[in-house]
Amino acid sequence: MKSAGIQQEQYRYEVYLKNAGFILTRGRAGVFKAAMETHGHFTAEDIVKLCVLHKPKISRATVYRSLHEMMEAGVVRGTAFGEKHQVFEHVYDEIPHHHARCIHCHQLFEFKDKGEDVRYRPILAKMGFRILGHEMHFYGVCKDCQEEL
Amino acid sequence: MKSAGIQQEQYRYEVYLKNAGFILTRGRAGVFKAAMETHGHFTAEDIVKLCVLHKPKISRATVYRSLHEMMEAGVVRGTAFGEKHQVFEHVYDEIPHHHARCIHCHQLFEFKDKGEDVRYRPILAKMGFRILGHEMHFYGVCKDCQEEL
DNA sequence: GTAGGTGCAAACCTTTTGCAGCATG
DNA sequence: CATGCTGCAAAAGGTTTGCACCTAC
Repeated sequence: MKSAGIQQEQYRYEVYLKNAGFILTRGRAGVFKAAMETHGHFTAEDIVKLCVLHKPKISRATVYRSLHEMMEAGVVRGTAFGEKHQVFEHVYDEIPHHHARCIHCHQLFEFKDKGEDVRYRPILAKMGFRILGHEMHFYGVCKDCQEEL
Repeated sequence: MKSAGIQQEQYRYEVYLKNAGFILTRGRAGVFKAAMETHGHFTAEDIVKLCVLHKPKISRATVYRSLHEMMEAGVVRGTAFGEKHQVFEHVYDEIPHHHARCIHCHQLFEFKDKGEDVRYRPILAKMGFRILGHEMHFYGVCKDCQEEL
């Protein structure tokens, strides 16, 4: 499940959808493809914008329904802190990335990390939780806002 | 900014509100108090439920407006991943806590941590970002769901 | 007394759902 | 050919806003 492999095979969404237990349909394939091609974060409406360009178009209802299914299947996940609507990201990033939110200007900064965070693993292992991935959320004040204040 | 201190002084919301640059009003005090007394995560609607009990009641509009202001001031922050509506928590927890979400049953597990995560600090320092706090988001499969699958 | 906070209700935006028709396996 | 996905449009749920009144300083 490495990103390189997925890209080589143009995401092979047929395979991923079937492995996730879905039957392959025009709507799901379109939503899945749009999500995979969107880098970073996206909202449901971002996907709708891409999907209504199809002919015939993929409807808003299908986009929402498919995104739900893809969350169930673990293909995308919700990742927001502060927004009033849901924000997603797909899970096929090669390197885990982390977030830092400025509490003043609300800008979101991302940074990559090649390592693994080991501190918390024993705690979760004791709880019987199988970790598939992780992400850090920092909050603070960004460079520009420090100068401003 | 220790939780114990705040509780001793019954949150002293007058002081906190004024320090944050607000003038003290009945509405803001009520929203602030409700947020501080709510442990863990809360939605805007949770606060509304508490605030309409006041006589005279604090309206839904005031709750939303005050929560916005309190986010600006860094008194509460948004913290969600997956929900369709905004979820908040106040920032006066004694110990930072972290989250683990099961991608199957969507249950949210929390666990506390006394330590500090130092790995990422240099990266953010290089970006000029002043860190006020952090939180980890793990995603994976919880104990019960592993047995089920 | 004045600037600005509040309540109400309507508007707005995002997400969900019922139903009839259509596509997939 | 049957199951179940899709589009449409309406409804539901959550959040924002305009305006007239009221309150804190």
